[in-house]
Amino acid sequence: MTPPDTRTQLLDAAEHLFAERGFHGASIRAITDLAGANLAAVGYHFGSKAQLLTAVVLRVVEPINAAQSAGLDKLLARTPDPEVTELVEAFAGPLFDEMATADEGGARKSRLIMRILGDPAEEMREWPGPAEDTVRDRYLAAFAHALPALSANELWFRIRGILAVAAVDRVDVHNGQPPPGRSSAAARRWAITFLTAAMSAPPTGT
Amino acid sequence: MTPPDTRTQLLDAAEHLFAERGFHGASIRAITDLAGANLAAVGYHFGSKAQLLTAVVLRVVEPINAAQSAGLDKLLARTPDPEVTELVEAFAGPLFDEMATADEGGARKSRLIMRILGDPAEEMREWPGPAEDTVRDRYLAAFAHALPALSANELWFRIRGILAVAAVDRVDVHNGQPPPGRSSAAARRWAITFLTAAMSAPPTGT
DNA sequence: GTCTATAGAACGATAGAC
DNA sequence: GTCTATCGTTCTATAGAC
Repeated sequence: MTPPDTRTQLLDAAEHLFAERGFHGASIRAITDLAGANLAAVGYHFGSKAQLLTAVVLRVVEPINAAQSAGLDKLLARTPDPEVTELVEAFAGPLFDEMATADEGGARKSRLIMRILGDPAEEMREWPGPAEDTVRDRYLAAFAHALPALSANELWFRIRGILAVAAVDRVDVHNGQPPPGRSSAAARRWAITFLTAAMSAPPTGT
Repeated sequence: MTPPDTRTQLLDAAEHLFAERGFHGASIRAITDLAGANLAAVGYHFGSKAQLLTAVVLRVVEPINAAQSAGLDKLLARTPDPEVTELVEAFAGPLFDEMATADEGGARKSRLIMRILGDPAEEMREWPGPAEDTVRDRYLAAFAHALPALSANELWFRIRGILAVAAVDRVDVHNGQPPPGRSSAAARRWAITFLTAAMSAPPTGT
C-alpha cells in the first residue's frame, strides 16, 4: 500500500474539482489544497492548469476507448455480423463500467464527460483525441452494416444519442444526489434495453 | 423595431457567453462588452452575476415548460390514453422547437441546458424551478399509464434519457460545428423515432 | 438609468531557496 | 521534488457623480 505520489493525487483532486465546478471554477489553489500538495506543484508536474486538464481527461477517456475497442474486436472475431444489441453493449457498456466504481467516482466521471461534451472552446480543444475518433468510426461502420436501411446522417444522430444517454447517467437533473432506487448495475442494463430499442428503430420516413 | 433595452441585451449576451464558456468562464466584463453596456449594468439590473444566470436560465426554460404543459393538456383533452409516440412528441418536441431558431441560437441554448444538467453545485442550485418539476411529474404519470409494465425507476431512467438526447442535440462531440447534414427539423424527427422506440421497449428483465 | 473609479479579493504563473 | 514569496493580472461588487 504505497501512498500515491503527488502527481496522482493532483490528478485525482483535479478530476474531482473539474467535474464538480468546471475548468474555470476549479482554481489551482483548490486543487493543490485537496491534493495535499503545494501551490507550485501543478506548474512543476503539468506545466499549466490547461495541461493538467488534458491529463485528467486522457486518464478518464483512455480506458473507456480501450474497452470499447477490445469489445468490438472480440465481437468481430466471433462473427462478421454482430447483432445491434451486441454492438450497443460493446459500445455503451464500457461507458457505464468505467463510471461505476461504486462510490461517487462514477458520477464524477460522468459529470466530467458531460462538461467536455458541452464545451465548444474551453481549454479542451487542443486535446489530441485520435484514439476515440478511430473507435467511433469503427463502430459507425459496424452499426451501418447491422442497420443498412439507415442513412449515414440518421445513424450518426443515433450514435450521439448513445453517448448522450451514457453521459447523463448518474448526473442528477436537479441536485447532486442520484435519483432514488438507482444502482449502476441496473442503470447499465436499463440503458442497454433503452438504446438497443432506439438503435433498432426503422429509419425515419420522409 | 424599437431597439432592445439594456436588460434584454444583457440577457442575450449572458445567454451566449454562459453557454459558450460556462458561468465562471464568462466574466461580467465580457458580458457587458458584448451587450454594449456598462460594467456596472449587471449589478444594477440583476444584483449579481449569479442572479443574472438564473434570469437567463428562466428565460430559456419557461417557454419550453409552457409548451410541454400545453402539449400534454391538448393530448389529454382528446383522449385519456395517449400513445407513447404522442407523449414523446409532446415532451421532446418543444425541446427541439425552442432550440431550433435556425441560427446558432439553438445550439447555444442546447449547450446552456447541458451545462445546467451537468452542474451539481454551480450558482444554479438556488433556482426555484417548481414549474418544470410539476410538468415532469405530469409526464411521468402519463408515461406510467401508457407503459404499465415498467417499474417507476426504469421509467424515470427513460425520461432522463429523453432529456439527455434532446440536450445533447446540436452540441457537437468534438468541436464547435454541428455534424454534417443536420437540419434541426430532421433532428427533431430522428429524435422522435429514436425516443419512441426507446420508450416503448419492454421492461428490462431481472 | 448610465457612467467612472476603485476597493478588495482571488487568480495563474514563476523565481529562487532548500 | 517541494516549498515560500510574490508579481502582474483579472475578477466581482459598489460607491458616488451625472
